[in-house]
Amino acid sequence: MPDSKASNDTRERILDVAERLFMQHGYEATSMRSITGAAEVNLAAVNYHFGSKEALLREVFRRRLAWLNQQRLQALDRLEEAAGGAPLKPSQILEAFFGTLLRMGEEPSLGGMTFLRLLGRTLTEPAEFIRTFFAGEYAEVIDRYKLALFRALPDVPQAEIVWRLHFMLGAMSYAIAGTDVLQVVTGCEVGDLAGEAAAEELGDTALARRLAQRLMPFLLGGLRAPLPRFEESPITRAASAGGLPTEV
Amino acid sequence: MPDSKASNDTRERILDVAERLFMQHGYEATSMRSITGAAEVNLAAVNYHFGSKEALLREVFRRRLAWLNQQRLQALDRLEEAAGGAPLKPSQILEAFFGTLLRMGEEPSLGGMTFLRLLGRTLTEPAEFIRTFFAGEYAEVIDRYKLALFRALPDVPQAEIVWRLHFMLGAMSYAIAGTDVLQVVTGCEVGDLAGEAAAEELGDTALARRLAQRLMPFLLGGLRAPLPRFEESPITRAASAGGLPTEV
DNA sequence: CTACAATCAAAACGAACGTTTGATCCAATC
DNA sequence: GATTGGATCAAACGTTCGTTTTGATTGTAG
Repeated sequence: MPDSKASNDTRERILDVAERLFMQHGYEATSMRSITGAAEVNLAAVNYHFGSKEALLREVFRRRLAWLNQQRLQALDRLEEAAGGAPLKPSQILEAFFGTLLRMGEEPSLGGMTFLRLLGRTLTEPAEFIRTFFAGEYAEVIDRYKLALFRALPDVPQAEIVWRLHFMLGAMSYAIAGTDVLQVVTGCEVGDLAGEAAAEELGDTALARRLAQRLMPFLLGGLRAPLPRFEESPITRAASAGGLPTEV
Repeated sequence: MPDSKASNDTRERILDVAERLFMQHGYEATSMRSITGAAEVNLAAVNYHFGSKEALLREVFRRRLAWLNQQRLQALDRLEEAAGGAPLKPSQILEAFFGTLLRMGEEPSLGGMTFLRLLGRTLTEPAEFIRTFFAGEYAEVIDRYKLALFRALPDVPQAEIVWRLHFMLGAMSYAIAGTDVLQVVTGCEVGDLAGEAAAEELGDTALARRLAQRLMPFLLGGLRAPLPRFEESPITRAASAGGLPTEV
């Protein structure tokens, strides 16, 4: 098959450009013409190689998420094997899940911060086809990590763990998506607070490393926070209002 | 002036419908025709009353954010007056900032969960006019609360506080935006875990209350988490690597 | 040489988009 | 009762969208 090289070049160039433009402007606001124009390929090339604009977006994510979620599953496998049946530590689980992702931000060949920002912004897109796609891509990973957290925190109600997993996903997504919005919302560049050397426009890989360094303690602190008091239960609930063990 | 009633009816009906549709489908994917159609007004009414689609979105947010951020500032004023010059507790600050917002979700006349979801989803939209608009609307509030946190946590580097404020905003935004996506990502309804009575489709006000109950402890835990170890500082940093005080 | 997948330029498609126009309505003003 | 001016209306404006088609050209594998 003459599928050797030119084809892959066009395909990957389209994917790279689409990844960047979808991140910069969002899915709806990015036109096929702007993609093919920036990629210097024919307008018909997208429909030829991918079939449609929706399928293009799916493929942009699939090529990254397939690798990412496989790494996440392998990381969890290794941890559980090393633990030999004992529950993992929450910090290990978070490191495997979020660390694997954040390390992609340091590696341009894996999409770098461009893909991370795209992912963070797209996770909140309301389009139906996007959400069903993510549901399928994430189902196995989320399930495995959810169960690992259940075992790691046996005294925490499982519903609470699911809520906090959701909070952690949000903190990470938003933090990543907003790394170039932060100064807009907060009115100042992060770097120039507290006397940090700020003038340097942080490189993407440096930014990813700094983000991971800051994010992981925050997530761990939130995950291990004391349980909320159940002030008003619609139905008198079973007594599970004990505090969360602080040692982890 | 014959500005009596029909005009305000049309204006507010447009705003209400736009709020809901922008939330459900996003800004770009919501057409003027779908808005005016659902609001049962003429297609030209939006441009007549607001000038453009962009101005409509801004007005949708302005009528809610003006009230919200005024409440936030007043809440902070009251706290600081009661403290009489002493630093506030972080839990008070978070309650004033996030509690004020989350209470909007319980009050349909203030937009309810519809507005909260819209807000959470729109905060990550890349469109320039949206980001500059939010920057202006939030500037004063963010600045005031940032300073309050600086005073409340004098031993924490200010840059770290800004990062964590960003993380908290993200956890909240995403948690709100995703309250109808949660079962997609996690593969299960939150309610039916841990033996909670789940069958009932949670009403929006009940959902808002439950969300606040779960979110606040998580945010506090994250905010007060131990400081990260500075593994690799580009410039050898002043010694501020001490643990965060646990009592708040 | 032949065959076939990949790429191209160009044009067109129908549909949907945000916006504008000019007429019409109607209550308030003089 | 005529006039004014804001509110509403039907209709059309010009543009852009995603997609498809046509026909020619390339480079490589059999």
